[in-house]
Amino acid sequence: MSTESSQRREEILAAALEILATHGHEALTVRRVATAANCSTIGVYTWFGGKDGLVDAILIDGFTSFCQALRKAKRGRGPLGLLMGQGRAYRAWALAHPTSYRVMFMNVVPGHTPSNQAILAGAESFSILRDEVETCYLRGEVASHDLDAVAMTVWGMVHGLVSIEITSAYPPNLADQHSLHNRSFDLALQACGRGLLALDHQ
Amino acid sequence: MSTESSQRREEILAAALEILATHGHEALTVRRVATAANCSTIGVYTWFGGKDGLVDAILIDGFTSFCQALRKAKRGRGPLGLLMGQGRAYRAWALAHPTSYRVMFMNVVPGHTPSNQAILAGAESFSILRDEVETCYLRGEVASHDLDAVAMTVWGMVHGLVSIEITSAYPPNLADQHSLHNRSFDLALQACGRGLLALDHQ
DNA sequence: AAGCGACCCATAACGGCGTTATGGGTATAA
DNA sequence: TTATACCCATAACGCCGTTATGGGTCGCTT
Repeated sequence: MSTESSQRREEILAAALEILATHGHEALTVRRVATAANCSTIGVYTWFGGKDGLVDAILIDGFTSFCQALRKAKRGRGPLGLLMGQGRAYRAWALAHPTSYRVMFMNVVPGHTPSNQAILAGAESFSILRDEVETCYLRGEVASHDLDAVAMTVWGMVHGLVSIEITSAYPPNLADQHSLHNRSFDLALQACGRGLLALDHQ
Repeated sequence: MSTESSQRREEILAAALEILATHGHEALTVRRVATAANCSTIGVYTWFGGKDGLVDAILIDGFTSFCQALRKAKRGRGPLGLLMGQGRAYRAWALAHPTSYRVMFMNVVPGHTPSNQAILAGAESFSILRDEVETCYLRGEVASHDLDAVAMTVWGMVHGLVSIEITSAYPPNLADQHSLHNRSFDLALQACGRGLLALDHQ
């Protein structure tokens, strides 16, 4: 395997990303990707070492795009404005790339466990949030010294709501779903922000 | 297929639950379950109609246990005490039954889409939370009329943190993981509770 | 120029998966 | 006794991820 990226490798990865985006992770089979990339299944093994490697490449590609979106997030109003802005950017990215989100954050590819490199790429997105929390803390907008726990709280809330939204079939009417999830997400950000401001100091 | 539950059916379901609990959803194959239940693969098709039906039965079994745990939750202190108690009960159940939780709430079984009956069983657990929110609202402990959004906020936060905790490999040290997730969950409940109390009225 | 590796890749196969066609039992009812 | 359900085992089908085999094509060495 050559060090510089090969054209064939890019073709396969592009085919995989397209299949994932348009047909979901269940359609992401080695045979189908290979066919879409005009080669045999062996190509996936030559350039990615197997399906795990291909999924890893998808993860890294996804986290790169995701981190960019977080960094470009617009600042919201009021205290914790940056954090709120990142929360909205998080959701916007997830709704724009639901099939990638499921692979990246919901572990939906059956046998796959991320490689160290993929885990590192994922950790970077968490550290963006973590840095943001620290900035807010230094501004006196967070009433807890436990910044890891604060970051995890925000992350968990946003991830929970987004993953429910992506998965959910409730309420059955699509417009109602959209409305409920919009209201819930705003309410959650607002309540969480207020709560983090108003916590008992410890 | 007879209407009353057959002994064979119970054996198969018990075998499936045991395999799921001890080896996770990846080990939940029709052949393996059938072998563990001392029958051929056909048994699963006779009594459950296929793997989907078996997973549905697992879901219903899981939601029954989960709802019981939510109903038996001990009331926490202070305002929103019932809600906080249910949040803790939610997490405790999930940590005690992580493989079931992944099947029930994280859609990890590849081709499976829940039947209407399974969806109904799941909706019941949400309605327990929703009722609790309404009670808190009537006590003046929630500063928003949008009770659906409040319930979804609480659900999303708890689900997000729990699913991260169940999946996560970070931080690498197990004791640190435990500690961080404990702190995060407490902080999140506290912050969310404060925030819901202190929201702008609308 | 000839020979030799190293690399890329297609064909075909293996074992495992969910599922099903076939057919053999068994138990109840006419 | 015969008929009719129902339950179930064997064996197969078409998927899946993976790999053994072998052919072709470069670039380097002698």
